[in-house]
Amino acid sequence: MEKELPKIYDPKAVEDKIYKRWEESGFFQPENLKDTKGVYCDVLPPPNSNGELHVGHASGYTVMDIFGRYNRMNNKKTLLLPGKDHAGIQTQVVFEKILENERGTSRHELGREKFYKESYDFCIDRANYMRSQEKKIGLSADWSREKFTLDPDVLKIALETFVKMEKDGLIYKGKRIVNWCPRCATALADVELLHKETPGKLFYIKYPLENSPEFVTVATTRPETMLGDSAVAVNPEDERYESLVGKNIILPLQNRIIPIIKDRRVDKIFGTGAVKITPTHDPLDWQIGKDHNLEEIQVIDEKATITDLGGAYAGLSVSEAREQIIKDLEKLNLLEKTEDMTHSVTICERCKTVIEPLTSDQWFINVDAEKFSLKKKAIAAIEKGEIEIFPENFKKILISWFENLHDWCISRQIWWGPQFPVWYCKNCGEEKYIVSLEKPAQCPHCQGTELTQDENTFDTWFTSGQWVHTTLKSHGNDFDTFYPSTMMVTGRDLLFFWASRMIMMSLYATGKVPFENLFFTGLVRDKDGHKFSKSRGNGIDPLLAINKFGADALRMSLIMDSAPGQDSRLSEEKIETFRNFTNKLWNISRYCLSQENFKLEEKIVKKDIKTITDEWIVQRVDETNQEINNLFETKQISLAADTLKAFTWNEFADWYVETNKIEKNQKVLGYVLDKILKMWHPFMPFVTEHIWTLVNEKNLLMISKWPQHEKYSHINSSSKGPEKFKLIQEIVTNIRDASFAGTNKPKKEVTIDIANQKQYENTEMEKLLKEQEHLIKNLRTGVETLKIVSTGKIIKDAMHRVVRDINIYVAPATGDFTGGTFQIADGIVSQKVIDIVKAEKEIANVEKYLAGLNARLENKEFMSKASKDFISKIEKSKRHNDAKLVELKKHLSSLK
RNA sequence: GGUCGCUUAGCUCAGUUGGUUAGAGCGUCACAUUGACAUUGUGAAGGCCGGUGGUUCGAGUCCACUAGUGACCACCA
Repeated sequence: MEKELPKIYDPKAVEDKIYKRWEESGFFQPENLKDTKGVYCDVLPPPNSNGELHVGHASGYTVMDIFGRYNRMNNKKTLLLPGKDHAGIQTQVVFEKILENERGTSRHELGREKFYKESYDFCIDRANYMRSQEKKIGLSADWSREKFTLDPDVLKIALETFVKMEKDGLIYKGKRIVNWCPRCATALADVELLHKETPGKLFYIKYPLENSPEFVTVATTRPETMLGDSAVAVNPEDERYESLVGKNIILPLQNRIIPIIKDRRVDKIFGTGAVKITPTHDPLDWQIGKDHNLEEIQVIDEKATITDLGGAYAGLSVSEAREQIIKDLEKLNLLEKTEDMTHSVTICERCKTVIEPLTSDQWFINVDAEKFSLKKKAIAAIEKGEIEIFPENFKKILISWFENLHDWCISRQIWWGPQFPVWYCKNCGEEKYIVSLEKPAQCPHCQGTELTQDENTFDTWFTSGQWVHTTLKSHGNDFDTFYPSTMMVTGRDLLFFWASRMIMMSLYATGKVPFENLFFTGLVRDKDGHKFSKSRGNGIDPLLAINKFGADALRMSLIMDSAPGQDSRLSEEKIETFRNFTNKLWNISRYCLSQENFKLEEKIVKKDIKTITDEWIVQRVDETNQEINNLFETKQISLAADTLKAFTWNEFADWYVETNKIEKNQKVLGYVLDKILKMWHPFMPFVTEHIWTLVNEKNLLMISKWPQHEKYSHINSSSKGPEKFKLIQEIVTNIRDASFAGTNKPKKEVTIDIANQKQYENTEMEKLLKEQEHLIKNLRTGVETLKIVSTGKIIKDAMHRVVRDINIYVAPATGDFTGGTFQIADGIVSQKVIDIVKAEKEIANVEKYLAGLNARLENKEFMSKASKDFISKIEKSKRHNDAKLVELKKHLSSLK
């Protein structure tokens, strides 16, 4: 292999080509994989198809792709199923803004049908762009199976679930208090709201008693709702109001007679202890109203203006009405006082408009129905461990969320999304609705033919909550092959929105959990821990990052130093360090490829292993292989990458490649590189595939077999090669450390005294050191002459190190080092002094450590209770450190 | 008010059945560079693992309490 390879790896030049090769190979499609054993399926979370990918998506996709590629290489029939979500309200908000800003029009001007069609085209357009971004990240998904939540086949299956639920009595329609967004003109689920602490005022209003000059004072932050009051409530245990309960009040401004009632839910401490009850415009009041049979008077409409029932205030906006009412109350001398307070205002998660609670006709799912309790089934499945959750503690959070789950409002009044498969007959009215996927030819009750469809659209999570089975069911027999899927990776911010609903909905629709593993990623934050946001302008565009540093570097920076469910930080500097690592791997490979007759070797045999260095690296690569496999099985990919990086850089590159320059062995080099490339492939698919291609043009690394560790079968266990190499490593490190580290000049004269070593027979040790002399000299130690002696005598004017009972003396071999004193940097420093300080420090360390060991060995309880293995370790360590201490002390006194 | 995190080197973070002297990256300091790699190499400095108490022969790791910090849920008339 004599190719001239560039010194610097250029991701831009190769990534697109590699992706194209993967795609054209057909191996993203599971049916093209040969000799598979077992199945791996990850139905990817569909991003909202109304924008572009951000680093959060990139982070999720990286995790999904790592697991996907690992399993594909492990012979699993692997499917990563991509898709896009129509994202009801969010897309409608985004697209309405575009209409307004770019075309100066609105959805009302377009009309429902046209708006729907244009929204659809917009989503498809965005989806196409986003798909190209997903490919840039290296996602090995089967694009031939890509789905959209509004694809007719996918949607049909989702709507069938609604039909089934209706039949099973899980669906009901009713007038309920809902969270109404006046801007979006739709009801919202609790989970679609945000609460914002806002400064406001608390108004104390005097309500006159009927036939009495007295007043009851109520406190409210929303005086405009008083127009719809049906009662004043007090706590039954509130002595102040005991005598008033049962009496009536003349509601000011409206002059309506309303009762004073008692209810336990009233807080005695807050305000005056008396609270006005407006059942149509407050969730708690609605509950109280139901229980006390109070009148429901809707005074605020769906545009947040006062209705005709609001009397004189009809037509005013909520804020105008508030202002006017306060003025009027002041005139009537009914405003007792006003207090400043901070209270939490509920706003729309998507458009940040203040929510008006109001009663409205909506469709609900009973989450605790008799025939099938969605929440109980979900809790049972989780408790039985049918889904393994990472991190584990999210299990508790999820269960307690299910326990407190209220009925789910699934109808939205927006235009963008699937309409309810519900039909009304003109004659029979809305009471007798008909549930049917197709428009019925005639009304089953009266045979009338004038049928209209319910105008409501589904909550986005109703369809996306069924994503796993609707996508699989709409492609051949994928459902039978892949369901339940193996893995779901999603952001921890979607725990309640999506993960929870998938579990409920899939259990209902299929009787099984949707996935066996549920893996949460944290939020990706910026360098300072802030969320990425457009307004902050702190975003890292994944495409720009890929362009600058390469997809592999971005992938690595997104998964390293992170734990499931835990937020992580991303910065350009972090991506840069992994770009550097990518380049390191490239250069390691470049060195290998420059060797004569270099080939990647999947297997080696005993005779290929020639030196103790070979034995060591072969053992270490197998150990690393085993560790990585274990970490993958326990989903600890960050640790796996970390372990692999340490091995690749600190052992393979820094030691084996260095020794390989001194004693060539292409076989072992090829063997280790083969394993490393395979193990790195899930993390850094592009650079590994590119290197692979340079050596092996026929097969793709992507579908090569994942290495299984060899249990060191090719190492002769009696030779102790790995252990011996580690000793040489220590000797080399200590010689480097003993003076001018890493320099070749000045030259050193090194004496290794083995008189006191107890590790091997002296002859064996001497043989080892003589055999490895070339390494000790050439591994950047600057050793000119190496003497191996067995005298036990201190050598003066030399720097001394003790390595496992072996004494090493490093002395100058040239005139530059006269008298053990020489120049460092710009000051005159005595190397002897440095050495003394160092020796003293080391002695102190060893003594301290020995004290700890002795304390244990003298402790009867320790000796009787600790494991034998551990005790013998301690004993061994004591012997070693005792000897070391003796040597160090001897040497220190000779220095002085 | 409830739940769940987090607190380990200057910074960002790993550390999964408790086990010898706690790790990485970045940053800092010193030195090196015809070398696969200046996107590099060799070294160094830097920690009472938030605090207190407990369990244990042994605690960064388990338990209790506590402080700081963050997220989520609920309530907020």
